[in-house]
Amino acid sequence: MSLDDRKLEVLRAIVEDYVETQEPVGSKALVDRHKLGVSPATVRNDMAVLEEEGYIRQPHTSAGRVPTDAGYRLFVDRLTKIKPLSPAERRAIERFMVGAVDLDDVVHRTVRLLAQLTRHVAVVQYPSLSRSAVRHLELVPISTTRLMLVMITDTGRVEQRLVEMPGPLAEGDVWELRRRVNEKLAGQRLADTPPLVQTLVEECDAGRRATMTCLASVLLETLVERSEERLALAGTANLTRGGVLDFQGTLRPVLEALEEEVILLKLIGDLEPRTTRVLIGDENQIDNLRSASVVSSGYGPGTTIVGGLGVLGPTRMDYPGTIATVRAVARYVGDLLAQN
Amino acid sequence: MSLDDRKLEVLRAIVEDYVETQEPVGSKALVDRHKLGVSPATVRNDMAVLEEEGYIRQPHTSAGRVPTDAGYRLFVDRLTKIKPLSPAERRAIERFMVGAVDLDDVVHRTVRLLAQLTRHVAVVQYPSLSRSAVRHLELVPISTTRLMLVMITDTGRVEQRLVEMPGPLAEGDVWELRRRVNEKLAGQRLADTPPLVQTLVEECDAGRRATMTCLASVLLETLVERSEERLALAGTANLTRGGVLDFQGTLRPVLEALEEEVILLKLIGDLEPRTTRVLIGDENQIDNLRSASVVSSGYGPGTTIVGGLGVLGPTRMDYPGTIATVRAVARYVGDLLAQN
DNA sequence: GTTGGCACTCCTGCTAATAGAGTGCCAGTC
DNA sequence: GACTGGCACTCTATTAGCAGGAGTGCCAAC
Repeated sequence: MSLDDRKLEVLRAIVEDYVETQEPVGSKALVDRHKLGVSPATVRNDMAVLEEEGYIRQPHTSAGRVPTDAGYRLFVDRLTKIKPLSPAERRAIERFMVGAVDLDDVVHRTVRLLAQLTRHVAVVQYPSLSRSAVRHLELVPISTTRLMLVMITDTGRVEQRLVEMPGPLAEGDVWELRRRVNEKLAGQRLADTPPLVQTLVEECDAGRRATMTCLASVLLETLVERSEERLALAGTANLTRGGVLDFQGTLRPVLEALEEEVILLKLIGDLEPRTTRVLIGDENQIDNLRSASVVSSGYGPGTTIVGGLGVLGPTRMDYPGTIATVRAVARYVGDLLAQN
Repeated sequence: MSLDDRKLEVLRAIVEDYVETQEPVGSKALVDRHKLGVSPATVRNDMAVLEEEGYIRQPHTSAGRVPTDAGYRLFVDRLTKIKPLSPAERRAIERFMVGAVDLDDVVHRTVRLLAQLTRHVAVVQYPSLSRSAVRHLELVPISTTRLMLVMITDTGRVEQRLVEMPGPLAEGDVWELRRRVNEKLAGQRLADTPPLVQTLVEECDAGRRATMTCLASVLLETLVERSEERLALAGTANLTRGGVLDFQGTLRPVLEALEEEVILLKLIGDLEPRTTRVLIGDENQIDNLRSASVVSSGYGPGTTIVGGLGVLGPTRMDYPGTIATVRAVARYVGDLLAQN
């Protein structure tokens, strides 16, 4: 059974009204609010078909219809024209972001901005380590047998780590280590570094071998295993908009999910460049979030991606608006990073 | 009107029962559950007095009594013996914290641990900049006119900042700047640095003056103004325990408050060394949190304080247990920092 | 000072009745 | 064949009324 244009129009109307009013929408109300040019009875017939196809459902007999996840999906895929942001919104973004002093600040501002504009929970991933390149490695003597290793990446991120040395080091040793390490690794993408670290040890003369081995193992941890990604979160209070109606009665599972970095990373990870992804309801594969939708986008200078960002809200959300905002913010942040 | 011992005992019983059952407690239930050695009628008389004094109240006539904020206050001040942590809890703390690799990790583990043990929302303040000392300042050339300034403190915290130079710098210049800056500032408490930065500029010869001025202004920002404190948060899902009953129906105001760093800092800031502070209900002076209590404690190596930590929950919370846990965790983290 | 008794209040839960919204279906119309 | 108006039907939400119960305050007695 194919859906003709009018049925699609009915679906769109249902989604739009439901998103706005938060109440099941009936045939009469539909024809009143949208000029469909047909009678309620006709709409009812269309609704029956849409329901049979699984795009809408009735909470109970004799209630209006509510879109299903599949209905939202169809709406997003075929019925959504992304509206460009209003000039006011564009200005809001710029006003909000201008004056950011460092990476931390950029990320924090971005996440608050997203939460504020979309009125949903916002998540921003810090520029991922594995996709950045090493800008500089610094070794700072803390005591004679301890070094602080500081790595600075081209996205402005800084990681530090304490290194215990096997024996005491002289000032000159530190100098030499620093030179060698930077010579080999500076400018390299983190993902490419492990074999280089290996050669670093091999090229060492016996006298410095032990020290370098020690340093290398911490380097590897910092560079690779510790690609542990950082996240910023904002706007959790927005979950309470719409009362207890969204999220089937309790915020608990949602709040729990939001505390798991792994889950959040899954939600906004693995994105295609320059596209915005929408996960509706249990498409996100996470049990606690089956009544939530996620709109996410990768960001980075040019067409590369160094991280993801997105928002999470009830499946009953304003998709066109949210998509437009997420996309715009992602672009803006990308451009911002490109400038550095 | 003074409260004799039995009346205090009645108050204690009311608080304990109410915290446990979450329901107003009546005179009959009280004598059943606690061996007070008197009849319900007597308890009723005591209750009438306690109510008149403002320590308990009735949600409505013919309901049991509920403690007021003042009642909790009295309970905490005069009726609470801090129970030492069980060995199991002690072990839990150690097991949880062991293997923390850096400051970030310590803070994150601590905040999750606190949330898990107390079953409330936990907040941990990163070791405050202004109370730490400079361990090392590093200058990393990014381009000929740009430097990355990295500051490492004795609590392991690292701050970075980009500095735009007035003109191109040679390798030797950077070297010289680094030497001077560290000579002057390393080892100093951040709070004491501003005048030193000033002399740093003054001692400069004319050739380097402009550069140093530029660097100094960023230094001041980083060292002082940017004492902007960082925070970690965990356990927001715990707010939903106890259903909608706590927090008078909606989590909204609480979630909103938790997003404001300023508010959180106020809650866990300004603590006396080695003490645990309890703020009950609107004692915290924050409108959104009038139905919440905060138990907080300063932490740091020895008797100094480098930051605060604490938990936030409904006024109806297990004060003795929470206080004990917060105190124990604060001590543990302090000891951990002392080891470095 | 303490206690038992008793009338009173107010919440809670249950049932029944009503109003309203929305549907599905059918027969009629264009 | 598609659309429409009408109508019976179903289910929810709301309201009122009523009984049960918990808990109190007060009083008189110990």
